[in-house]
Amino acid sequence: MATNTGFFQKVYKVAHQIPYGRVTSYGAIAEYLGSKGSARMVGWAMNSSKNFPENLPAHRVVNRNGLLTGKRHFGGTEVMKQLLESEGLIIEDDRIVNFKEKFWEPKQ
DNA sequence: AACTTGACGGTCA
DNA sequence: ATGACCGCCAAGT
Repeated sequence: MATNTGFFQKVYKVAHQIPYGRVTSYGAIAEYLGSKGSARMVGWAMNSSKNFPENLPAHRVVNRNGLLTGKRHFGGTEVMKQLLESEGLIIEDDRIVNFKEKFWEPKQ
């Protein structure tokens, strides 16, 4: 499967552009792609990230609340948290406290 | 081929 | 402020 359906490739490209120590939301990526409502697809694409290079910083993508909703997909529950904290982010109760500060949008 | 689920988000009640 | 429903598109069953 070439996976050139479009969405996956776009999501992959955007996610890969997320700089170190920064995070974004599924909705932001979806909106950037032009499909605001397809935020779920962004998450789906991440799930399929197994087909993508390991360079895909899926741990830097959280929901619009800054909540680590996809932590359970990282093979553990604290893996994602540890990764983000390691990048200078403050995680409290699975939520990024300084999410607003560290937020990064693909438009940049 | 059809129905259900899924890393979300926004609006309505 | 909290809860429920709908929309979006693709994949799994």
